[in-house]
Amino acid sequence: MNEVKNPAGLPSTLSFRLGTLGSAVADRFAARIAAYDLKPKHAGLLTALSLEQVASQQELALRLGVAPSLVVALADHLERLGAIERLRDPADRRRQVLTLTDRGRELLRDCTTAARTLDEELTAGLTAAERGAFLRVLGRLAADAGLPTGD
Amino acid sequence: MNEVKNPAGLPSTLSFRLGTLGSAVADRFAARIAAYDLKPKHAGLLTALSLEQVASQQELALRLGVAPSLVVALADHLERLGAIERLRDPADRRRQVLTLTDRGRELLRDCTTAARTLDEELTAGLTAAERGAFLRVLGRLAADAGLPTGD
DNA sequence: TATTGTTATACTCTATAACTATA
DNA sequence: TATAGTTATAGAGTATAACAATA
Repeated sequence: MNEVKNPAGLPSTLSFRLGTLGSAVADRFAARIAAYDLKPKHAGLLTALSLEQVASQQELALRLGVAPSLVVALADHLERLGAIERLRDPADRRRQVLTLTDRGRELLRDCTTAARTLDEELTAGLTAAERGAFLRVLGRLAADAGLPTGD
Repeated sequence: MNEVKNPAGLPSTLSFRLGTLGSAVADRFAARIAAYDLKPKHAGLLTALSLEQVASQQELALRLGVAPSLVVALADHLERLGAIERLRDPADRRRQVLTLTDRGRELLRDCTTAARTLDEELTAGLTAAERGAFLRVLGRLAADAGLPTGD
C-alpha cells in the first residue's frame, strides 16, 4: 500500500526550476565574463550606472540590494580596470559620484554580447515564437519582483 | 550628441533575467523553508533521494554537483532532523546508503507546498495559459541543462 | 548629531586536501 | 593500491560594525 505520492514533486514547480536553472545560467555567464576580469556583480553595477547616468555609492547599494561596503570593493575593482570614474560631488563632498567611462561602456557591451551568445545556446531547441514569449514573461516576472528589465 | 546606446542592454537578455530572477526566487524559497530548518541544498538532496530511492553519498555528490564533503554535512543535518537514515551497504561496508524516512517525505512535501505557494505569488499576474507555457519551456531548458525536472 | 564612504572583522558557503576504514 | 566517507583547512563572497570626513 503505497503512500500517495506528490502528484508532482518539487522539480515540477516553477520556483525550483527557476532557482536551479538561474544558478546554472549565472555560473555559465560568470565563466564567460571572467575573461574580462569581471564578475556578475560588476556587470550589475555597470548596468545600473548605464541606466542611471550617475549615482552615489549609497544609491547603488540600495539599487543592487547589497551592503555599501560591497559597493566600495566593486567600485575599487572597476576603477582599477578603468571602467568607471569616481568624482566628488562638489555640492556634498561626502558623496562619490560614479560615472561610466568609454572603457566601461565597452566592457558592458562585451558582457551583453556574452549573454546574447549564451542565450542562443540555451534556446537552441526553441522556436522563435516560444523564445520570444518566454523572454517576455520572464521580463514581466522580473519587473514584478522589482528587478531591472531594460524596458 | 548621444552615443548610440546598446539597442537593448544586458537586462534585456534571457541569461541576465534568468540569473537575477532565479537568485531572487531562490532567496525567497530559502526564507520559507528556513522554518523547517532546511536550506535549498537540503531540499535538493531530499529530492534526489525521492527520485532515486537509494543512493550512496558519492553518487549524490555527483548528482547534485557538489563536493562529497558537502554531502556529509548535508546528510549529517538531515539525519539529525530524522529526515534520512544512513545504512551501511552490507556488500561494501565502505558505502553509506541514504534512504528517506517518513519524516523526510513529510519535510519534502512541506518544501513542495512552500514552492507552490511561491509559484502562485510569482505568477499572479499571468493567465493560466501563459503560466503553463512558461513552466513547460522552463522545464525544457532545465532538462537541456541536465537538471532534474520531475518528468 | 546624522550621513557617506571606508576599513576591519566575522560569518556563510563550499571546495581541496589529508586521513580512516574498508576493499 | 584504490575507493567511500570523514575531518581539517582554506578560500570566496558578503555582511556587520567601527571609523573618518563632511554636513
